[in-house]
Amino acid sequence: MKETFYITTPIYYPSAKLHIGHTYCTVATDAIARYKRLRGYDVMFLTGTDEHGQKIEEKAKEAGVTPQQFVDEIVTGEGGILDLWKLMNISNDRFIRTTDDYHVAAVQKIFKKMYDNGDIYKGAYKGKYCTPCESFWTESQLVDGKCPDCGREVHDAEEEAYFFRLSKYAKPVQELLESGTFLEPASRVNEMINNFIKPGLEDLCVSRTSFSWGVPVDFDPGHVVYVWVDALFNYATAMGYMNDRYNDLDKYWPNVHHIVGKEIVRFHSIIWPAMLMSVGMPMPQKVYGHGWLVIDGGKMSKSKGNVVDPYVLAEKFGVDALRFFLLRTFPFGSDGNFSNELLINTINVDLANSLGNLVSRTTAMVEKYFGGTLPADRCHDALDDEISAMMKECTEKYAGFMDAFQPHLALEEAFRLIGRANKYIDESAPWVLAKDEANRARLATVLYTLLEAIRSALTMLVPFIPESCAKAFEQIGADAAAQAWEKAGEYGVLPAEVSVHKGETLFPRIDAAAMLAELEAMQEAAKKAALPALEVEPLTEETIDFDTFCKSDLRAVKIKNCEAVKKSDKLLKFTLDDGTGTDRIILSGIHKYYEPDQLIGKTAVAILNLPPRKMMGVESNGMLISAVHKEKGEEKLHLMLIDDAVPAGAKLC
RNA sequence: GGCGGCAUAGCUCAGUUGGCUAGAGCAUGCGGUUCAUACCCGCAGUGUCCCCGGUUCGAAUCCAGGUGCCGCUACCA
Repeated sequence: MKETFYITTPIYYPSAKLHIGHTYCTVATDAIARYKRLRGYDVMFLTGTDEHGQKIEEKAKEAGVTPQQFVDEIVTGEGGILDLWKLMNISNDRFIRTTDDYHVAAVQKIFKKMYDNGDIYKGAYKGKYCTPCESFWTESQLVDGKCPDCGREVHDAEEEAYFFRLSKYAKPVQELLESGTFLEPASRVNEMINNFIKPGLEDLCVSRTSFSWGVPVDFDPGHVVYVWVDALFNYATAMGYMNDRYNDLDKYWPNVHHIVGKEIVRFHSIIWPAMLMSVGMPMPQKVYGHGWLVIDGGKMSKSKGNVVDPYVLAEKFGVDALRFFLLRTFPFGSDGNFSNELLINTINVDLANSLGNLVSRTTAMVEKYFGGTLPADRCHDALDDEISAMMKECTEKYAGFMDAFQPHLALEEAFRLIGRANKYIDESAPWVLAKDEANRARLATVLYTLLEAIRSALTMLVPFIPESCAKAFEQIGADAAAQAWEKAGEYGVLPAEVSVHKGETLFPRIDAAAMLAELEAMQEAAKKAALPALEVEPLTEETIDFDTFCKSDLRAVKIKNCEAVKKSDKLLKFTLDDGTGTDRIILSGIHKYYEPDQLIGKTAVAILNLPPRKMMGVESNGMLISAVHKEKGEEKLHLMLIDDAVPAGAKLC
């Protein structure tokens, strides 16, 4: 029986269109999956979408559709995620959506199972509660300390919630991480242990009542299963764990390989193993955390307006060229600096000049000198042995790198061979041989050796640029048998009297200057469209009565002193004269916008009758009023400063 | 602030457990070639290995301190 190989991408969150980073991860996983198939493994390649949660619920509400309609559009709609993977030629065997019936039912069983074995227990979740909205918020979700939905007061509250005993598994998880190859690259192991395990793992809140778009806890109405159990278990339910939809768990588990971005390494290397231990499943083989594509050293983000759209690049450069670029250029384990220049340069140098031109000049010579079909007579020399030895060496090293999830190093081997072949043409100068009929056998041998080197290189490239390789194989006269991996490092596989078919140009050279200008114009336009020049928060529709307003004690205050709060990046501590004669201390998180010196002596506006609140150990008595808006997506803040003629304590009404 | 990562040629990066004049690709300059997609081949460079100490016969590599960039995370009433 064939050996199995199960590989996964993360399931992506369809709250917006996917960008080049998602494409990078999926293309890399696809290349590895294709390589393993080429090597004869029984491969299972899974990708999918994680469709539940509050954010989707909100986005759907904004769009005026149901959450299911919302995700359906992004996942299955035109230009959606399925279309993107189809376009990128992704060879996944399965696609799981966490809204699939079988997954939902399975998650309920899993949750129950962990509850029954005591690893999930009911406890209290502490947070900020907004009564009118019936919503819990975390401290960081609050907007100016108020409910982000309605802007009203929130208060400390407790809510029933289910917790997973993550703490119980701290030791075995640490042992798993330290044991060797489970988590790669190795540098991530320290990060996980120092950052999360050593400070102590806390039990994990695995249910919510603050939103309903999720898998209901079937034995406790009102609770929905939170992302951890719901999303992570997709890797198992998609193989049939706790459901009858599929039946492949025994076959593919535990030879599982999770390819994930570095931002979710923590979930996959700590929480996921702990939950698997809880349900008694064996550990996956490997979690590989790849790097990010960054732009000018920084993260891609919508607010920066530098999100790269894979559709645009695929259309401009071709799917294979894009796939190739992503995996050829960036070391898989670390971040890579994306730029259009680099993309164009890589396509021109590797694909057009080195590979495309090699195929083109070789097939052209076979046609020119032999009418397209080589004669069988041969005349070998040492140079041919060198090429054939290199075919063997490069394919072997390539395999080692692919097995170690190092696609960029594997590709280097393919291009070492291609470079050697180009040099071989110079060394053997076929155009000189062609001048003398006596050299016919030698000339045919040279061209045959070239075709063999190309065949070998193409076999290595198939997982990366499948479409182009199919065309190129056809051009050099390689049939299916000649494309087999087992033949990749062998010399003498093509028939002696091989026929070539010089076809269309595989990779046209790109006019870099023109293309860059075009892309820049497009990105500039997209950026402008995406980011309004000026944004202010929509007006609150709800009215308040006059009495409510009058309860707010707004006063003019003089800033007597202002200093940064120690150990805080954002907080400034204000000492204020509020007219009472007693100094008032107010903290405000505006250090990003002001230095203390700028504000001392100014007259500001504060609301004084808010309950005191401690931040960073200092008590704040009130809030300074600021004006906020957004420019090009960037938050701007102006502290309200009024005429210094206004005395301290003057009432604003 | 806490934790972590990174810093090497103009650019993107390699440099394994400390060891010969610090490397590759791209870009640049010069030469060659004409089969080919203005392509290919050869040659030539250039470095304060972020800074400052220390360990050592010897440090890009190890240790202490500093600077800069990046990420995660905490406090923005």
